[in-house]
Amino acid sequence: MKTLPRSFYARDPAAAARELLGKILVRRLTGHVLSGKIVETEAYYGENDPASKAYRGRKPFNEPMFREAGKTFIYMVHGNWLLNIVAHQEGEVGAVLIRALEPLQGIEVMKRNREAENLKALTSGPGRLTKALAITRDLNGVDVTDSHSDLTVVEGSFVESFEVCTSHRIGVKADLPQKLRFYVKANPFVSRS
DNA sequence: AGGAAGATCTACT
DNA sequence: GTAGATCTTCCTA
Repeated sequence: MKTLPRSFYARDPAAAARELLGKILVRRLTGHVLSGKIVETEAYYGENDPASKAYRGRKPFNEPMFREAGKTFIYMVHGNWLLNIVAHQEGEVGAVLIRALEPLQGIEVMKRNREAENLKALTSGPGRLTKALAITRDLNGVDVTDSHSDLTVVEGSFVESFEVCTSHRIGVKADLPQKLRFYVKANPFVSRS
């Protein structure tokens, strides 16, 4: 399957977040491949977005959000690693948080990583999916547009516009007026409707 | 040093 | 479905 090019991420974070629905996140481990369809995302901006990690300016840890689109930005919240893909136009700041996947390949390995059997809870949440796919800070800054990376995003199924739902972002203290969360309607792996 | 943070799990009403 | 404990970094003082 074709790996998404950097130009895919070099645009408004909300547009990239919307278009990532239906794409396949691929995690390569020695010996096996884990993958899942992206069914829920959120867009984050820079200094004008109070919920963004970049809100208070450039810091060593949020540096990736200011740098090249198409690379990962991974950080820990409440003991969970959260996976973002940097997405913004040239000179801007932003990223897309991957919030939920529909498991495709390597389900048994994901269950082992998660130490849980329940398929529906395997990757239906930003902290759950990183644990299932063994994503940690080690993968921070990885280029997901490079087909040789341990983590990439490839073409998947097209999601019709009537299947896309939007809402305000989950768990944020101060949200923007726009709805920046995108998810696939009626998909059982969405973290919540 | 202390606390907040884009969450999750468990144990209940 | 909601409530409380706990998870581990990074920020602020």
